[in-house]
Amino acid sequence: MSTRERLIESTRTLLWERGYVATSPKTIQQLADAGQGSMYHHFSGKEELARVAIDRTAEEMRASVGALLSGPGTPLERISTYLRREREVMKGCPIGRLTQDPDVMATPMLVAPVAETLNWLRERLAALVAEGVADGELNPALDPVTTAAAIVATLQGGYVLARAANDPQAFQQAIEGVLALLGAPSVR
Amino acid sequence: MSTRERLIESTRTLLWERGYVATSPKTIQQLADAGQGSMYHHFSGKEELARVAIDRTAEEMRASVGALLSGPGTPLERISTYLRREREVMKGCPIGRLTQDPDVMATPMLVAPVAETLNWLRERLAALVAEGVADGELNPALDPVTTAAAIVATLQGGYVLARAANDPQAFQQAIEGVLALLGAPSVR
DNA sequence: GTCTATATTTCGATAGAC
DNA sequence: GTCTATCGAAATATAGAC
Repeated sequence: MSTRERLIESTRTLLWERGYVATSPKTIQQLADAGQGSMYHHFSGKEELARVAIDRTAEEMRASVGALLSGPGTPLERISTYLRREREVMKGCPIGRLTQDPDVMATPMLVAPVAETLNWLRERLAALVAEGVADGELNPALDPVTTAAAIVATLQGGYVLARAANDPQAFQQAIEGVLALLGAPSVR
Repeated sequence: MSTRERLIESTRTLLWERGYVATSPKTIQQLADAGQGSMYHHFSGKEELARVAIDRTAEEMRASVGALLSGPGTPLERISTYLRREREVMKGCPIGRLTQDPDVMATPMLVAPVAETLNWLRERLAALVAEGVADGELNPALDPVTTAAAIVATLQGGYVLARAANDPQAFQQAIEGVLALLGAPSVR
């Protein structure tokens, strides 16, 4: 892997684990096994590097989530599959976490990909909920937009609960909680 | 207000707005209009001051939320009242936000009050859900523990969505989404 | 492209006078 | 209790040699 690649991947790792404010250029360089000069040769600074890293994480997420949500099964089955898929629960959402970083929120170049990804996810789920309602699989009284917001919020908030409780199970409980409310069959 | 009080209140404000890693002693002192010496006279350092600030925020939250959840109305009405109460949505949850701070999570003294508060909230809501189920107000198929986790997660995740979208409405949508799933009457 | 040297600020705290 | 001085380390770059 090229030095440039290692810098990007190291940044992705650190943004996920520690966020933007708490990640220093020095730490990135050490993890990437790259010198000071290399980093500033390839990128104008911490901000640009973070933007490239966030963009890549956002793209990967859209690709993998998009595939699951467009996969086989009924709308509710696809939503369940997505919500129950394996995750590094204790690490949290690599995109959602950035909304709690003051320096990310203060930097338009960094918020943009975060906003786009989360909004995309809500829209994608709203479309699926609408489909489920049209098919008669979901309660016809459900509003697709608010229901989708609740689903995404449960995911994001599930990470918060898991970290607070220091137990991934808290995340799973939140997920099973919404799924039950949606009328999905229990897994046990 | 005493200097000590101003230091605590300033820290509470900054922890809420920027988190722990991104808050420096210097900033706290400036906001509190206190000198270096004052801060280190009243507290051993940033960590102890943060602990006192977090404890106070946690206590206030338990008091106000506890009052709402023990207030008048049926279980579902009380849950709705709590979820729909006025909030500084764009600032997020002063307690939940701390779970995304790497230095808070690495410091047992600081995680403890966060963990206790969020766990308390889940238990409190689980008891209310159980009550609603027993009364026949809520779907008897609902599991109190997972349902409560989903409710708290929706709250916490709603803040994430609102910040990402730069729009408090995203939070409201998530809230109305779960409430509809719970069978609460729509507000409009 | 990568390295070393240097620079400016800030961080988080200590020391000691008043 | 509060103030000023000082400290060693880290943050975030820039400069210029190789």
